[in-house]
Amino acid sequence: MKKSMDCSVLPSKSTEERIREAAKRVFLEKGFDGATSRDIADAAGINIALTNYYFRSKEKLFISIFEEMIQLFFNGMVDIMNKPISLREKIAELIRHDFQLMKENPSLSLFVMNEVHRNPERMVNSIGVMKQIHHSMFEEQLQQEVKQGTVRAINAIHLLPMIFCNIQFLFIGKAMHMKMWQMDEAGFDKFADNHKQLVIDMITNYLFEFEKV
Amino acid sequence: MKKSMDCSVLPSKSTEERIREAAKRVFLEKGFDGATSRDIADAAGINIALTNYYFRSKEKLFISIFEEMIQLFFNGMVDIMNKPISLREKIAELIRHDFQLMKENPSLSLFVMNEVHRNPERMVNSIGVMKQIHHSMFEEQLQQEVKQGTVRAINAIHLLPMIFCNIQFLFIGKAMHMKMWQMDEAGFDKFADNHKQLVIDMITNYLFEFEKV
DNA sequence: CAAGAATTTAAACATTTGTTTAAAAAAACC
DNA sequence: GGTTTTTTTAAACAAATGTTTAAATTCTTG
Repeated sequence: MKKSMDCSVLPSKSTEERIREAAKRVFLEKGFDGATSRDIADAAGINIALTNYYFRSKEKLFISIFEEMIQLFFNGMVDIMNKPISLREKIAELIRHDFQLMKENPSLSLFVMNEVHRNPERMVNSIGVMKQIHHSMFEEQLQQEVKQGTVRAINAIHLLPMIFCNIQFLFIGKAMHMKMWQMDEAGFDKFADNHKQLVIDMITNYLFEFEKV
Repeated sequence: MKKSMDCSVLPSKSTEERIREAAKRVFLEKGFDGATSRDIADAAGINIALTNYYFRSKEKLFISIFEEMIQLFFNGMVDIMNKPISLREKIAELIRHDFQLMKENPSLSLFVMNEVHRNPERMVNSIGVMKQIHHSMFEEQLQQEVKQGTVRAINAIHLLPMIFCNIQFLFIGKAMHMKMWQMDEAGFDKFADNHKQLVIDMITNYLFEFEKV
């Protein structure tokens, strides 16, 4: 049942990995309901029985991909939240990171939102990642600077959506925005890039430039 | 084929309307791919053949619902954009309207984003609504106030996403936010309501309170 | 009321879907 | 090299899905 245990040789791109990569592409594009086992097999260029040979079921394969996407979605974010840098720089970096993540995975956010909406129980397995957000240094750093008067009084639960909504909304609605403003891919890229800087300006402006007491 | 043409009596809730209402609920909750004809028939409490008797196909029924949702999504927005009120008040009203719309239709935004992403061609039939946004008074009012120096220099294509992303992102990610911050429905309502006011403050602050030349 | 039209129903239809089987091919092992 | 194990394949499976049929029921209308 198990494949070779010899770890001294680099495992040439295995069938399992090719299935994962194809499944990632297809699930991200079409969602769990819209993707068929045959879609994934075709995208991977393998026989349809192999998906179940390696992953036992479409559901199990999906969960494996979904959890990888949840990690991708949150891990970089948490890393930055724990960095020993000023709040101002931290927020700018969070936005820049989110932009880069969305640029490299344009349908990631829509995929996550959608699948969590359809089946919230799927997130229970990924509760650890979310705990990390609660236990990060972000909220206490924020409240510390609030106390010092260097930042406007606000809670992390309100600030974090403010930070992430702008970029993610752009990509969640990428198809709609492109239709609405008649942009092609290059046009959207330029638009999104400009928007990123505006958003950093707006949020830092709001947070740090205010009538201090 | 046609039902009674007598318009003098109010048409008791017709089967067609019951199907539409059920389809609306099911499609909004599960999307086109996730919803089955039998789901809709069950939700409407009617025989499964009736959906095709009245709408010819699942696709045609969906398109009918989708276009209604596009109208719901954009119409109120366009109305406010054309109101003869100050930009400051207009933006606040747009956000309040968006909040009310999302509160009454929590999965509307995710539904629209998702279905447009899956099949952008579906929006071509709804191009009229989007043209209305271009031809609204919003951009010219904005640029007029920019010229007067009462508002920060920005284009509508950047400002509009800024206005709508905050509230919509909250509801697009409602399930995720509820899991992440361990909120129940009532908790989320209160959270969203607080957030609305913060967002109005942030955006108007950014736009109108700046180092004027 | 009776004839015709519209609506509703149960059943069936052909495809598609996720999954399994059993045999073939390839790889690993002694 | 021959045996065993692992991987891959074609074919089939049952269940689900969108759709249609044809009969039954209800409504309309003269």
